[in-house]
Amino acid sequence: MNQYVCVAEDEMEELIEVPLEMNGNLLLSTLSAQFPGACGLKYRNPGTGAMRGVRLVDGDLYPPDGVWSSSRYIVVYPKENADYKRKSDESSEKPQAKTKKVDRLKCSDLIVLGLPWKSTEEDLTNYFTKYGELLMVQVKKDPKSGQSKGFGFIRFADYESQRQCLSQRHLIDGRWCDVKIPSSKMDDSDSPISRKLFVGRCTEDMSTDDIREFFSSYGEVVDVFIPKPFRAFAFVTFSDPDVAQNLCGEDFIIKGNSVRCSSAAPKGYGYDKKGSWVSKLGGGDHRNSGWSYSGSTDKSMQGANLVPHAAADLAAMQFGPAFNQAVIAATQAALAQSGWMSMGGASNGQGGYHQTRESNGMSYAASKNTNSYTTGSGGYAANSYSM
DNA sequence: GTTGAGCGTT
Repeated sequence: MNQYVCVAEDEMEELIEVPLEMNGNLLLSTLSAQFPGACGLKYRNPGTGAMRGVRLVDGDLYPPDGVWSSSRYIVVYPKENADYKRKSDESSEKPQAKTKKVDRLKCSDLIVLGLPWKSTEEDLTNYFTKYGELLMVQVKKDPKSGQSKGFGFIRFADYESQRQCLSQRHLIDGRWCDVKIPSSKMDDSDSPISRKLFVGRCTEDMSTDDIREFFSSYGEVVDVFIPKPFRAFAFVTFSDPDVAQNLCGEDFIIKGNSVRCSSAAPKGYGYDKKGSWVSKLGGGDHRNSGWSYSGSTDKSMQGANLVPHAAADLAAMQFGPAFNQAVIAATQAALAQSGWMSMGGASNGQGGYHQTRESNGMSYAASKNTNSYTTGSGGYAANSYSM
């Protein structure tokens, strides 16, 4: 009886023997270890000349008619799904508000931990390309020395590539490396209803035009704002709030860099998985306190950004009356905790806002004590942007 | 020139 079964990419390729389990089944995971991305097996039926599929139940591949023949089995890969490919199509030439549907099975950036110090982006590309098309490869380095920090980020075009890559460890240049979903991604659920999008991890070579052009394929962009001095993020305002909402939590690649879109609201606030507005603050970390509006140059945007209680009202409308009480309550709790209530109630929107923003700007400057971005926080607190 | 758990210049 066979303990191995012969498998190949196709009828021409070299055979690889993959081991069977004690029960005679072949585990899909065993197959995937040799053929990343595989989702099944097939074989040529000599009788009909047709290809025949191998039964797959819960990750177990069953021998056809109870026995694995000594002949060749062929790996089956998922059908290419064009929808997985995130590319601006030709039909979106016009900057009309065309909300791009966000795939449920979307790729995200993946962190690669434990890289050899010597590994380059090219090395990573060479290694990971076996899982599928790569859209982005980065090795994080010390800016001065250029020395690798021993980790990097990759991004696949297809979700199946990502899934496969995440499912195993990787021997890269003699070291075992882990690929994970970055924890910096948080839970992707922070999003007050706004037309404005926060775009993080911008690089200095991205111009407002670059950013505008990129996001125009998702909807009409009415404003792009890049804080000066450079602070590695930007704000993009769409004419349609739905566009901003849909992009929220997404990562995109602009000029070879992965940028992260999130709510233009401050960190530490958001909706939880149940749709409730919550404060995620631990307390005491001023860097994560308050609102991080840098404002917009677009005067027509006045009033478009929302203070929390207004956002909660909108959320309540959007999520339905069932959430109303919980949303309001959570909002008030968040307000009280953050100092929004300190001016005598959330209804005092303007006064509370300016007071809070200013003190927030100062605490931001005080706590961001080491890096060069601190210089920006002076303007941050002093600037009198309108909401 | 060294290192080896983490998280991308909000």
